[in-house]
Amino acid sequence: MLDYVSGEKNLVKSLDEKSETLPDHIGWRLWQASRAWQTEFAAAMRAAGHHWFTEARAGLLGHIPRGGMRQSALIERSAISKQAVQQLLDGLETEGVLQRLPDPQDGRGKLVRYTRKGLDALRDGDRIKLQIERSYVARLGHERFAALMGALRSLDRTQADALDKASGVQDDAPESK
Amino acid sequence: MLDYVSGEKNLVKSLDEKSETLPDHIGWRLWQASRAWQTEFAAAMRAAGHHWFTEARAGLLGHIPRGGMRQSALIERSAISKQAVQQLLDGLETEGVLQRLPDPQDGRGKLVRYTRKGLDALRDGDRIKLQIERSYVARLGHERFAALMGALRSLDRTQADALDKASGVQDDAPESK
DNA sequence: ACCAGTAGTCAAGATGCTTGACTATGTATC
DNA sequence: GATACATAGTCAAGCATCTTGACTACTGGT
Repeated sequence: MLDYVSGEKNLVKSLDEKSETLPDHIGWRLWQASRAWQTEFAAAMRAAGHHWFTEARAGLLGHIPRGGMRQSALIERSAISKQAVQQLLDGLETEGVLQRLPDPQDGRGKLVRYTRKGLDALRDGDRIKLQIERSYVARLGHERFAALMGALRSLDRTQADALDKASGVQDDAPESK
Repeated sequence: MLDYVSGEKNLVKSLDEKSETLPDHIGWRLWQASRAWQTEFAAAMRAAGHHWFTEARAGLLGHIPRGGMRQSALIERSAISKQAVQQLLDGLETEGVLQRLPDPQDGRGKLVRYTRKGLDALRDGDRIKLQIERSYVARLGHERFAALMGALRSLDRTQADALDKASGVQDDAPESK
């Protein structure tokens, strides 16, 4: 499977110089770390029997609290179009993970609720998250892991401010799209 | 089976009570931070005139050093199928960002090289990366930013070991390879 | 009753990835 | 050389995800 390593002398020679190093900036590192986590988590979820689990669906489910929520609120919270939300919900409903019920308070609205199957998946997801987190702590140590989480939380907290400033000062993104 | 339907009032109540708790685990934070960075970077690149720039293409370009490389090496390095790599390369070649030349050392192979347009984009990309990084440092402080980068690098460095262990010891997930 | 705004749906299409099947070339073996 | 297998790349089809545009149904203010 890894036999192609033996042919690397040709590769090195064919380039002007030896290969440059991979990127090492914050965006690349965040991307790689995020992908590694998601890949590991999705694999564990599917191994736990949740074959419907995909990363896109996970992204949406992450916005839905256990008590359920209005579909419109979900659309507002997630960063994607309402049609994309709907299609993801359609799939999750077909899989039996979620249910959509009419909102008794508003004839236009729908309430999104977890089914038992969905709640079971959430429970397994929590367990897997803790497992992965433990491995991260083992690799970094408690202190550095806490520093990592703290830094990421700080970035998230200051993100809204940064966006406000950007939309207030710049004019490259008119909101009337 | 549908017993949860009977608890409609509970649902409404739980919505009113603002039980909304967004996730706060390492995977979620990494995902949000990564998405925020990519969105900001892609927007800046397109604002700089590189309208062909997308996040998928960026992910591929990140693996291609300035001196170019064998297409087969790129396939090996990126985590996606050779057909996906090819389609991305097709698009980038059509956009004039890259060029594919026959490998003089191997009649089967192709060399992927940047055009001037591609090198210009890399240069702008480096500038934008530094800008974003500066804003991150401003939001976190030098020390916490360095800690963040260090932790992400450590995770990346220990990732290979973790995967080796997983594939060598466990036999859990027979996921289509 | 009217009408503007909101919630959700339907339809069509673009992008980014997948697997399967294929051609062309290199390499090892006899 | 001939043969057989491996490697590099391409072509085709399909699926998942996300987009925009057009639409229906309902709400609330006047």
